[in-house]
Amino acid sequence: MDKIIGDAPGRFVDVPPRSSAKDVARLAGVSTATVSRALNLPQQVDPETLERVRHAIDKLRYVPHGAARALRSRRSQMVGAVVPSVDYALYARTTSALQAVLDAAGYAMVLAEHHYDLAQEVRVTEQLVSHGVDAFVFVGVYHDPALFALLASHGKPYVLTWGVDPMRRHPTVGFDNRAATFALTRYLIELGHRHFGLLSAPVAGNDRSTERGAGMRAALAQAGLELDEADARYGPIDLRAAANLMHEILARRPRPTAVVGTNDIFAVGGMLACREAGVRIPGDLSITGVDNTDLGATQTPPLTSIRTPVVEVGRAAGEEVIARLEGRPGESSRTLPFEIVIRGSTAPPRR
Amino acid sequence: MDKIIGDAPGRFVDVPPRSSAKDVARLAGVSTATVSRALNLPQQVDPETLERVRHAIDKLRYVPHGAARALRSRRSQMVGAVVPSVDYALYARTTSALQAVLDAAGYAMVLAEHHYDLAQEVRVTEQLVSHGVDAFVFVGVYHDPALFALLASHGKPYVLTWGVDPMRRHPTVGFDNRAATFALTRYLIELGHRHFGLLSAPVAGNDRSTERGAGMRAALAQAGLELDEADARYGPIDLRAAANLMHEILARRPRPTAVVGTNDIFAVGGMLACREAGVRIPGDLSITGVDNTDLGATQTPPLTSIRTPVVEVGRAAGEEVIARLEGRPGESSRTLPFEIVIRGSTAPPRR
DNA sequence: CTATCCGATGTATTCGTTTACATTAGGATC
DNA sequence: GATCCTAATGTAAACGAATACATCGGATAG
Repeated sequence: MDKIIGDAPGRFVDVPPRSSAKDVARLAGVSTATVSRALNLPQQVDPETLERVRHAIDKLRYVPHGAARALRSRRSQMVGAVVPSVDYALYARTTSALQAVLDAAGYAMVLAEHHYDLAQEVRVTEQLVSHGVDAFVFVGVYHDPALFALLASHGKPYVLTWGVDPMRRHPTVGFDNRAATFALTRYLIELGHRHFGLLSAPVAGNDRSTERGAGMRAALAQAGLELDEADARYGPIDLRAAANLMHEILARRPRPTAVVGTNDIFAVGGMLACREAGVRIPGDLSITGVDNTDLGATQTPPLTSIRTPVVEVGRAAGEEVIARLEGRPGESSRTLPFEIVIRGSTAPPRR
Repeated sequence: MDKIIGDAPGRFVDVPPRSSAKDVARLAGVSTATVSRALNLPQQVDPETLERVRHAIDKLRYVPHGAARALRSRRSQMVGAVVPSVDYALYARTTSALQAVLDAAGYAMVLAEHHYDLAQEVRVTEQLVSHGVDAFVFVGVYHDPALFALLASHGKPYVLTWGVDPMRRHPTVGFDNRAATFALTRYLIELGHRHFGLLSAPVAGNDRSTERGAGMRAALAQAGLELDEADARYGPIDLRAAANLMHEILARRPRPTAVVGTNDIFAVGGMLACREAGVRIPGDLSITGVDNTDLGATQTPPLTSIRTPVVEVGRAAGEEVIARLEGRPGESSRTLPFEIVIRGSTAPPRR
């Protein structure tokens, strides 16, 4: 019977030393090398011996010491996920899918956030490197060059997500953010809109919002239109902040008849402002988001948006990073399809 | 100049060996012991020496080897966060706040999900133990006894969150889920409601939904009322699933005049069903959620809910777990206040 | 002036695995 | 029956930092 001395619940001061491979070896009557092989290369050990070792492991409740293993084998079985923020529900969904894939393959996921600060991203990544993480998944295609230098100098595999790398210089799993807003804007143009507004995250260091803005401008240009920068607003990904920016757009004269949000938070924030200002959607104004969140889909009227394959991205990124860790080549780049979801927040402009 | 040989972007086959404390020691003209002290006990080393060591560290881009450090010092500086799912936005917010606190104190956060399966929770926790995690934060108060046995036998400190431990047997940072729905239900009773419905997550192994259901029943009992189990529905935390359950409740005759959701997802799912069925809120039916999400707050009408202090819980849990890791006592239990947020989804019943 | 102490540093062991290499026994080959 | 191979296992040396203990000046106390 283990004797456990705790000075308070949830805290233990003196604990029986955890059993080591040596203990298992002694009980099973083999060497520690055989214990190690039983764990890592079971097909190389005699079935009968294997059985004895496994029995000893169970009996002693032996749990291998990850740090020792990592030190000697130079692999920690940990993957770092570096995201802007799990607070944005969509990154959380990607992260969750990634976690499931990693977990199934025996990897643990270490999570770090950088809150849209690319220098902070380098710092947290260095933290994770020092914690021994084997490989990385990042959100976004654009990063501080120091990040890639760090990864290269430590030989850490990585995968970028949520975008496509135009130069194909890095392995990327994502979707075409520019094409997404391009499609939405085209649709709005076809409905007859000619005067547009934009609600966006700051573009500095954020390739998702940069690309989404660029897609909108490209569609306008194709139709001989242009976005007046006075009709564009940039701010944090936050409902209330977005609503406040939208009030500024609503005050413009003439007022845009269609507003594109670079994600559903901006669009819904915009809808809130419209409600507050008595502007009717879609009668007075059409509005669109990106990412097709529940938040947008449940509004009155429901939000026209783009379904981005965020879960698939997480899953595929997990597969790619595992492939690289296990020496398999992996695909250099995967671009997943999105889908336009037309709902009630868009209509032809009032004539 | 480092020579880096990569066979493909994002993957490196041969990399210059990373520099070790020995390299730093040589360059600085000291022993490895001094390098170690410069890093961990800087006040014990001569300022001038310290400067030389730091310079060498920068020059060699030395990053300490976490596994080696963990092996020898028996501390990995990693904390495990074991949550049901980051897909539920509120757990993500707690996790994010926790992450920020841990990061600021130099700890990395390892994230694992168990998808509301308590046996799975034990398994992933064991995984994290074997990866060397020093301490844990869990969501919920009720867990498999095997979980606590595992933690005890490895002497790992932990903190439970998102609830209160009635027996005060475990350190807990959270809020009173029962009191939350009690308050809402009382409010509905005061409005004049007498016939209630419930939309809840399955209660097995989920103390949050268990307590939230119990709070509602307690308020009813206090008013001499009772919840007819035929007016209660249980299902996954998912908008569409909740809407389908709500349709069943709407089909009941007589139909409840007020429905309590155990969180905002259930409540908003319920609102969707009402829209589909042409049932007016709050005219025909009042509905309430818990957790005060953006999702609920932006509905038409906006959802009456309870603001649970999920961010504060994450922050406080981080502080508690760090205190325990650093040998400070920490408070045994912290119960944070919630706040009822009355909006347009509730009104007196039609007479 | 000597004994004592203290701050700064070095020496050498240790943490618990993995793994290169050595060893052994038995079977196949000629 | 000697030789070679192979499968199964053991032996022992890493991996890279933390740390107990030893050492060495120089300051302080008596």
